[in-house]
Amino acid sequence: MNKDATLALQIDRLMRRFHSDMHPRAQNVDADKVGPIGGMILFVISEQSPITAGEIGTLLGRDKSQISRIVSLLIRKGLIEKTAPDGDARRAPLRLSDKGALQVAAFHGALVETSKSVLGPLSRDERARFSELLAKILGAQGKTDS
Amino acid sequence: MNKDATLALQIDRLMRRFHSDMHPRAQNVDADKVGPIGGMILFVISEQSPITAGEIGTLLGRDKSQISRIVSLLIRKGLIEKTAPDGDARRAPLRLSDKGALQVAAFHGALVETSKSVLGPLSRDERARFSELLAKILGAQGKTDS
DNA sequence: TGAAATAGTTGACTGAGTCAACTAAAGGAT
DNA sequence: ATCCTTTAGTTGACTCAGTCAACTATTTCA
Repeated sequence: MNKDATLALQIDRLMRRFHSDMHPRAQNVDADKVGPIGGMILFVISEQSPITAGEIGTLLGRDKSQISRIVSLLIRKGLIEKTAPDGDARRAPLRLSDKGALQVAAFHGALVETSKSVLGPLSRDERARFSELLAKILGAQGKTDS
Repeated sequence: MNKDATLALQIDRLMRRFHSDMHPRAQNVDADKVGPIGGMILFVISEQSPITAGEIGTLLGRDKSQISRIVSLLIRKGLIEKTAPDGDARRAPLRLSDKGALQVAAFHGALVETSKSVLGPLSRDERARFSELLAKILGAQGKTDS
């Protein structure tokens, strides 16, 4: 088969593998039912805070409407809070609450286990190389903080 | 941040990048509205035929119920056909119709363009290396035909 | 000050994915 | 041969992800 097509299927399979390994672990830990994207949003905020919904959307590559709804949920559940606006009243910078920080730690544990499970076949060096290649792919069009 | 967690976000971003690049291309080409998974199923059948719904589910890492429904749709649209059972009447081996083969070719074109676009930042060697690493990760627990 | 751009919210919709219950056929054991 | 178990596939009900368009409020700039 064509190489490019193979690669696309491989990426999809990797994503599915990750997803199905993470799913049961996350459910055990997701006390407030915020879902996978909710978890990722918490994660992003734990790294960079305060951060606006728009910035989160860019980092995660999701539509602002999706982010908006989940952010509302996270606020309702008391996991994050709006902070005082930074001079632009349209923007609503967000930060974790204490409860949110605990939840991030729980998700993080599940994520590390899943990563170890999925990437088990790779050596330490290979994982680093894999991550570098990913960074190079992603860095070209949408840099994260890295 | 923790390395494993970074990797998880990277994989998610890669998937999203692929998805959003592929989305508009696929819509231009998806004459029968079979969707991304429908396209992948056609692809898998184009590689290995005849193949049963169960085998497709394993290859794509999807639930059999999901495959079942989309396979019904693909049959209804005339893109694939059931072939004579191979001695086990529970199994329904599938193959592409002529129309299905044309559709696969169209999807393939879109997929190649998306792959080139997304993986543009990598050199030829790096792409090969990336694909090898993916194969090693996936090969350990669920080999494809590779 | 009025027009365009930006951040975020909301509604409506499609599709992906999960889980459980079900039918029908196959295989294995007594 | 008949029961029991396993396997392939179907169907129903449901939740969440994702897209698109319309809207409000605020800022920016001509």
